[in-house]
Amino acid sequence: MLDKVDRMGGRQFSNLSASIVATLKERIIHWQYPPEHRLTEAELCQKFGVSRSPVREALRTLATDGFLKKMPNRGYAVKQYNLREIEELYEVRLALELFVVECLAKRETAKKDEIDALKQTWTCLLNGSTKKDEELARLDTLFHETLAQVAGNKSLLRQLRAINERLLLFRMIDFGKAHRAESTCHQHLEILKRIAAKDISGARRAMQRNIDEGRNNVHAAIKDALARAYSF
Amino acid sequence: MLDKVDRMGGRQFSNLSASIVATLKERIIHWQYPPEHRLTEAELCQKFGVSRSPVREALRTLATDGFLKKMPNRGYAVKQYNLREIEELYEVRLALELFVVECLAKRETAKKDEIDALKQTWTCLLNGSTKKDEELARLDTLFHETLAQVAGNKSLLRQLRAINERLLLFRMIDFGKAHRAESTCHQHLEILKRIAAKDISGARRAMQRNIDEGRNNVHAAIKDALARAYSF
DNA sequence: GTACTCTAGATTGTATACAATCATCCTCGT
DNA sequence: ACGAGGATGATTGTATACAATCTAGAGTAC
Repeated sequence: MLDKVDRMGGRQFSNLSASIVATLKERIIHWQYPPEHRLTEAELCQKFGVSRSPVREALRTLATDGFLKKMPNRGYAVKQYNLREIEELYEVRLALELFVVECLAKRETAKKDEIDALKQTWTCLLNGSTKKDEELARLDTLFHETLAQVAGNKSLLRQLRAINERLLLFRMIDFGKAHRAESTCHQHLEILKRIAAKDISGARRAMQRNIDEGRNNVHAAIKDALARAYSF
Repeated sequence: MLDKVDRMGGRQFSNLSASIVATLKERIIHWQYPPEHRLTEAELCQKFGVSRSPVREALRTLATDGFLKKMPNRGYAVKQYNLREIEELYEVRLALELFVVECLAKRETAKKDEIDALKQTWTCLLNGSTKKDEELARLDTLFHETLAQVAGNKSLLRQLRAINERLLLFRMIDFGKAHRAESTCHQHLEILKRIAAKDISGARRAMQRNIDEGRNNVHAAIKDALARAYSF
């Protein structure tokens, strides 16, 4: 039994299916499987040392979450996203987040403390405290999800999280590149300022700039990666 | 075997799980189960005459789609949405659809034929041809999903469809009420006109009015239904 | 060389058995 | 009357077996 726990990285889950989902998701996000890599029930059963039932459930979950694609009678494969599909995910994210800032800018400043906490975090980050790339990405995601949470729409927050989780896959490519964290800080503070000033269209523009920059970075990184992949 | 096919309403699916999902979804949408009605694997196995495996998959799918909620160790139950949650779904829909019309109004009028087809449909509907309520609702949903399709974002379209499917549950309450289909026609034609005129903010406003009206109708119908339910 | 067929293996869908966990109700003591 | 605690049935999680279906590749005819 200890064997299995170890194989799941020591985390505890209520059932095997959940731990398999978590393990595979993490591996996929960290590009430990090449795109289009095939995963079959039997193979995973063997690797995880469990029966088909939990593996089956896990594969189905990952497919509906967009990490795997189901190939009828040929098992599952790690989903390969093309540039267009990534653009589409960014568009959906943009649509949701523009709505969020619009809501926040319209609202009569309840929940001001959470907004203030964000402002403080990103002011600190601007003034020197350098973080490593992955930590910065985590804070960035947290910024956007906090805004959605303050806006108070749980359904929207859930969808945003699902999208961000998938996009994380591509932001990982971008890690280690030269990044201007400063720019992100300014953009985030600008968004907060416009919200506080109840400047709806200004807040929307600031959010759009922020998301567009992230999208462009990922876009460039992917094209780079593809160019390198085909240069051999 | 014929037994099973009959019980599924004569439709054919690739596997039992899919037909159970379809059957239960339809029943839930048509309010054949009261909210909070409990569904257990064993009971459904008996009713459908199948084993637990496909039933289990179906229940899990319906839960992730938002039709059921999972109650740990107490089975599943038909999800009861409160007013706030319905508002949230409408908000997400609004966010996505405002983005869609903005895209369409920005774009250089490719795919004009599909837009024209919509315009024709709703002009016809305005000029007399009365339809019954359910048919009108179907056309209304089709209108919005066609716009999203023309906008060309498959991921967004998928999410919109998922939301509309859930909202259908509440629009069913509204059926049979006195409706001014005329108002819907005008609103839809207005949206199309603003898109054609590349009037972004006008198109957004028109879409917002249209969705708000639908939301208000459902809102009123639910409050009505609740009032009647508690008047005994 | 190409197209066709047939077979072996792979893969999934379904049924079923068993064990573990949890909810519920009953009993008992206070 | 009321709460603690234990028995019982309900419910799920997991393992496994079997059958149906599909894929892929070898082999054969032309």
